[in-house]
Amino acid sequence: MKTITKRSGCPVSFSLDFLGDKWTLLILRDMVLSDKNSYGDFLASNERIATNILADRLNTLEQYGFIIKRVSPEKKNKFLFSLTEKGIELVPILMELTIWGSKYNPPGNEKLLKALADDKVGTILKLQQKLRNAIP
Amino acid sequence: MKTITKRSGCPVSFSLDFLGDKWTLLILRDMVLSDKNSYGDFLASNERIATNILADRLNTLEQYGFIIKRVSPEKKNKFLFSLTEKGIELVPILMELTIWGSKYNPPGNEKLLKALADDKVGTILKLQQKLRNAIP
DNA sequence: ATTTTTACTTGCATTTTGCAAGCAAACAAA
DNA sequence: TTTGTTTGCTTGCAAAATGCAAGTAAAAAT
Repeated sequence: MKTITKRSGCPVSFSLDFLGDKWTLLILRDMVLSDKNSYGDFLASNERIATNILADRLNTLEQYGFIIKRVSPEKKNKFLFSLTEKGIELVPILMELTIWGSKYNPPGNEKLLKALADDKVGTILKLQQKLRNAIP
Repeated sequence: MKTITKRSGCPVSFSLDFLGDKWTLLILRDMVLSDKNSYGDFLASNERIATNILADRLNTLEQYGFIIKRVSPEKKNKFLFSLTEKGIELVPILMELTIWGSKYNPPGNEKLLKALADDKVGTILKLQQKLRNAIP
């Protein structure tokens, strides 16, 4: 049970109270862009998050309603994570981080970038639809 | 001279290498939304950043080309900070943090929210124009 | 029955943050 | 011209967060 303290009434500050660290948004990125959904999936990502940090962030994200954790139907020792509506609405933030990051560290994800350049709203909506369909 | 290590080639990860903490984007928010431009200005914000952290973040932001520091023309013991193009292009990220934060912690900045809802692209461009005019 | 998979937890070292006090150059007032 | 104020830091130390390696445990596969 981690307690996140609201530092002010500012919306940017409020968002950063939850998202302002080096790992949280990377977990969400994995769910949104790579359809990852388990502890092992997140652990395998290139940035090499530590096991204790991953467990902590997953707990916090669940606690504050960004994700839902359920037992895998096939394997009862495996858990599957999915995004809630609250988490799905972070997609635009992830997309802007993608656009800026690609510009200052090319090439980035060229296919996604092209889609965003061509139709940002539509691309975001499509990602969000996919994630909504994954809600159990 | 702080060294930021790139954790992977992913654009989201790259963005978070610089922006992934509780304070950096709040300083940029102050510059973008409140036209703040000095150490004292940033220190006065509601979230109460510590003096050493503020000095550290301003140094890092300058070092990596997000902001420029110059001596105030009137007072030679005062410094003025302005955003570079690299920093100005973070405005879309700040706007999405504003939108999400306002939704899950209302009311947020209602005037800005209305402007974004009405014309997101135009609102962002207008903010960016203003910041470009402030480049010395 | 034994090994593997999956998801953690624990202990400890290192790094970062937070807090309070101190410092120094430029400026303003007496 | 001295004295106090403004501005922007730096320093030292305590507390919290992170990172690393090893250990644990339930379920599944062999």
